[in-house]
Amino acid sequence: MNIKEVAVRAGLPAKTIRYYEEIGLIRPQRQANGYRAFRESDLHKLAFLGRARGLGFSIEECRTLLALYEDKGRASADVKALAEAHLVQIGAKIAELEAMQRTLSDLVTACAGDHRPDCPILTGLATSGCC
Amino acid sequence: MNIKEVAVRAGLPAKTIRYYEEIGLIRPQRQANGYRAFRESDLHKLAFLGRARGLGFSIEECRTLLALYEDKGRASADVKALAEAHLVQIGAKIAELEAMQRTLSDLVTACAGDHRPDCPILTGLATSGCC
DNA sequence: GCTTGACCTTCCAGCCACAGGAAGCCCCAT
DNA sequence: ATGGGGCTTCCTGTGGCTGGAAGGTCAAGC
Repeated sequence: MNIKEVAVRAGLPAKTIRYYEEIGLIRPQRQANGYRAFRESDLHKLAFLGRARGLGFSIEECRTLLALYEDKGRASADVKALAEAHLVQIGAKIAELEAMQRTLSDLVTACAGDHRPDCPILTGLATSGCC
Repeated sequence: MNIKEVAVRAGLPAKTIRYYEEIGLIRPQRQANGYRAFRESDLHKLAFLGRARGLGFSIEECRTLLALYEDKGRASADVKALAEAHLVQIGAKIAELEAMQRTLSDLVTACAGDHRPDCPILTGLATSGCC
């Protein structure tokens, strides 16, 4: 398989696939002409990576997940620990965004949004009690 | 005021303040020795920027907000529109994270997390129906 | 006067996870 | 032979800083 077919089937841009090879996440073979030669197992790994990235795991976490996936003697506890740690990160990020959302929507609600210059959003940002 | 005092009072690292000058968000004067000389108005702007950044506005949005803040003839509608657009972005990001959270917590719940290798998290990532 | 140490300056590199684009090779169809 | 699409590598840029090196400046203490 050439890179474009793999890209379509894995749902990843070709650029990303080259990057993943560069950082050692995959090691596709090469054809005589220098083109990358992807096997089904490479495709499979790329799809795995795409889904892990889609769940917000970092590249290094993906590397670990992939290693665990290939290690048939792994303990599921290791995978679970990684996933739970990531869930905590996600929760923290959501909480942070929700705090922004609350503050900002309060300011937006208070703003008339007309042609006049008076704006509680700007005064809120200018005043220390905002966040 | 020298940079460190401003940094403490604005709650921003000195590095960030230098960066904000570099990209033209602030224009502090200079002392004879080359040190930056911050006025109260600079401090005020920096605090404004810190709060806007804390609400998740991008640097370019902050630039616009600052311009609106300084434009005494602004229409509050312009500020409100910017803030509302940003709220939409925040909402989208929260929704995305919540989708990750749902999928991942389902997988985590299904995983025994013991010494055995069987792991629904890994099979979920390896199987196309995951996300 | 001299040293010390805390400040300040500029400049350069690195972070993450790619994306864009240039320059050039390869392959197939016409 | 030519054209067009695919493939390759390499370099640069993104956002918003952060860390560090190399060197100038200032006030306090001896």
